[in-house]
Amino acid sequence: MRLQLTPDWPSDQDGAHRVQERLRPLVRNRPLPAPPRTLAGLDVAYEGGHGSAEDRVAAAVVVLDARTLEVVDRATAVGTAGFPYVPGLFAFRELPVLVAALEQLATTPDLLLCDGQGLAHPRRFGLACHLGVLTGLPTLGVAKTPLLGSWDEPGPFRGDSADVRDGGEVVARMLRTQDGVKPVTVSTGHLITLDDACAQVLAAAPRYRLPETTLPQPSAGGTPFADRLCRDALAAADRSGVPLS
DNA sequence: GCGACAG
DNA sequence: ATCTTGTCGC
Repeated sequence: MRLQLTPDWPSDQDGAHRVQERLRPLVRNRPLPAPPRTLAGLDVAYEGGHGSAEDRVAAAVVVLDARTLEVVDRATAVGTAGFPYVPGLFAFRELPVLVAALEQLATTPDLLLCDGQGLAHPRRFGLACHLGVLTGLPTLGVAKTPLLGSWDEPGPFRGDSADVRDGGEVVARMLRTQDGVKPVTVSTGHLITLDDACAQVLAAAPRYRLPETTLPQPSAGGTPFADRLCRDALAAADRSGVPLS
């Protein structure tokens, strides 16, 4: 798929805030038009990883058949973060390399599962919203920890959930994807509802806490996960001295 | 003012 | 994110 970063890509925090404020009104939330046939899981690995703009990054995209969760496509890209880590602006570190990886894809996924927040963001425009606007595809955010908001403890079983509220508004849902595990934070990105987002995350995580695409464990049964892929891409780039973009 | 803060 | 041993629990 052919993609393009916005022309006014920011170089500082004020510029980044302006980009978020400008793009936020473009987000649309509605039910998915049809059950997605393919899901793409996205992840980024860091080297250095201390939050500086110079950190080396590698992105991986794994596209799965939504029904069988089998891999149908994959892509990776390496580069430099180019932006320091600031809570609320972390999309500016990951978007360039994620877009580069998405461009390598032979197929166009029906839904993008992003590692981080969507709506549950100080300016209501987390990574998942941003990537949705850039791609025009349905997106959702699955985060391992919330960025903001308050909620009640969800029930103990898989599928139990509790709304996350911030400023009187429901911005996410704490969702238990397996019995007894710590809940994940699910929020809408673009072209999806919170109900649909939670249903998709639950369906994509039949075995572990995180979706099959984002599992931070070595592939147990030969299933490649985005996290594993991008680490390998970073290591391969180091070995051959590939120039950073 | 103080603390918290996706990856 | 990343650095990392042992350890608690099913």
